[in-house]
Amino acid sequence: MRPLPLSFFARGADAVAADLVGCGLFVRGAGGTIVEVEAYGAEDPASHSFRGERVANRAMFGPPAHAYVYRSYGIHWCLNVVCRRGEAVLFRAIEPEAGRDAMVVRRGLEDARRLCAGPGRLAQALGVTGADDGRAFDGGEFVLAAGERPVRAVACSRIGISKARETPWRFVLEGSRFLSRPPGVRA
DNA sequence: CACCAGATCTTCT
DNA sequence: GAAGATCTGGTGG
Repeated sequence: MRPLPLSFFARGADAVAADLVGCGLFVRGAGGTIVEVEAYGAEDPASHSFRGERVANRAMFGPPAHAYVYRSYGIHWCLNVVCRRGEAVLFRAIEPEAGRDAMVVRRGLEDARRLCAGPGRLAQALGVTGADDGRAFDGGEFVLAAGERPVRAVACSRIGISKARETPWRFVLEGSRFLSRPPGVRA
C-alpha cells in the first residue's frame, strides 16, 4: 500500500477528486476503494468555504491532506480531505474491503451495497465523527493510498445541492455497483 | 420503485 | 425562522 504524497493534495479540488477515484481510503483499519467523490472549490457557491472561515469549517482553511468533518442535517457526519486552501473533496462512496465486520456493526446492516454508499453512511461505517475533524491523512489512523489498478473516472453533476448544480464535480468509478447513485440522475 | 415526513444542529436572513 | 454537501422508514403504485 503506497500512501499518496502531500503534493497530490496541494492542487485544485477538482483535479484531486478525479485522481482519488480508484485509490484506497482507510480509517483505523476499515475501508476500501474509492468509487465516488465530489469536489468543492474556494470560489464555489455550493462549498462550505464560500462564505469564509467559521468555527465549523476551519479545517477547510488549514493545511492539505487533513480531514474536514462536518455535521449534515444535524444528524450525520461527512468526511472530506482538504486540498488547496478553501478546497476539499467529499468522500461519497467506497467499495468496502477491509474491516467489514466493524463496518457492519457500526451501520447495523449487512448489505454491502448500502454499507458505504453515501457520505453519511460512509462516515458511519468508518466510525468517523467530529472528533476526527482536522486529523491528518498521514498513514496513521487515516490513510489514503494509491490505487492498485488504473481506473476510469466519469465526471457528472453533484448531488443534493441547490447552487452550482451544473458544475460537473462529482466523479464516479465507471460501472461500480457501490455508488450512492448512478451518474446522470438528478438529486 | 417513487414519493414523503421526520430527525436535529449550524449558519444565515 | 428557514435551509442545508442526508438517511431511514413509512405509504402507495
